Amino acid sequence: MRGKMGVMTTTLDLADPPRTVPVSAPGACCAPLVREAADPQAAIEIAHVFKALSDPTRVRLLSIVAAHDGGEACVCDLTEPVGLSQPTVSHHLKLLVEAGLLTREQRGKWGYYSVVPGALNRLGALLTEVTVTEPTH
Amino acid sequence: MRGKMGVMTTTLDLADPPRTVPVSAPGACCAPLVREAADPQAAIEIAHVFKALSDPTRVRLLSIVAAHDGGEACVCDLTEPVGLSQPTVSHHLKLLVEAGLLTREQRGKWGYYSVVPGALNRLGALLTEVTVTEPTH
DNA sequence: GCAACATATCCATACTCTTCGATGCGTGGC
DNA sequence: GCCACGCATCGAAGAGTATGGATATGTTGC
Repeated sequence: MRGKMGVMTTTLDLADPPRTVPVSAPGACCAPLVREAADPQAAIEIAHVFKALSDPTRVRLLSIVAAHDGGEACVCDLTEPVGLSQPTVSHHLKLLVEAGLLTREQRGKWGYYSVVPGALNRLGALLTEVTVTEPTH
Repeated sequence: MRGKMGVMTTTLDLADPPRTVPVSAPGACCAPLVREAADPQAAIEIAHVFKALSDPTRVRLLSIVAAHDGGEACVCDLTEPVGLSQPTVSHHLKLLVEAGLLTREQRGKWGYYSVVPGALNRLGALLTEVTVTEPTH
């Protein structure tokens, strides 16, 4: 009964390559919020991404990863700055990955997290009325 | 006994005129997340605003208000589109106001909600790496 | 003042989220 | 093969959140 929140990954299409199948059509997500009233489905997808940023710990984790040397960091780099246990940090990172904001790459013993290119810019464009030009990418 | 409004309103300084005193210094909020690791206090303030957008209902409410005629709407305009009871809608609107995303103005019998000018742009600028130029206000 | 109306607040219920200890899984070194 | 290490997952406790019915507050008109 409790759907157990299966593998509901990125619903909002923030990532360039959708590694997992989105639950809904990715086209229904991109008009700025102030332009027209978001339909229920789009609102669910948008809220899902914002929910990933609704916790101070995850904001810090995302920020630390983004500002980290090379734009990536492993869990071992993150537990100490946020002062939480390793399982908790892993849990938060998983939510950020599911929201399409981070990616995980395994290299040897360590798993490295990095910010999905363009994801934050796209999310920011949802909030702003102007079109944001992406810098590097 | 009803002086409830004085509780933790806008912690992130999104509004131009701070109607209520922010809990913390407003200067600690504005470096893009990808530039440098957000300090714990800033992360709390940022997460507080994103939490207001972490519910599909609130995303829709904000969007409906922003896209509504004149950029404002009363509760009576909002209960039907989201399909929730009036107390629930009022509750969500209160959260959006406390997050500094909406303002409330009483005119006659009705209370009108409107989007705080620049709030969304400022929030979006937190996510993007470029400086967002605000359109003509 | 009183009735009608729009909205906010209070309260209870059900649900979701955060957190950590315990444990499982994969990798690398011996 | 076996152990050490990094990390993900599981399970459970406590805290937080969404929702709506009942009710209080404030406004308008009589």
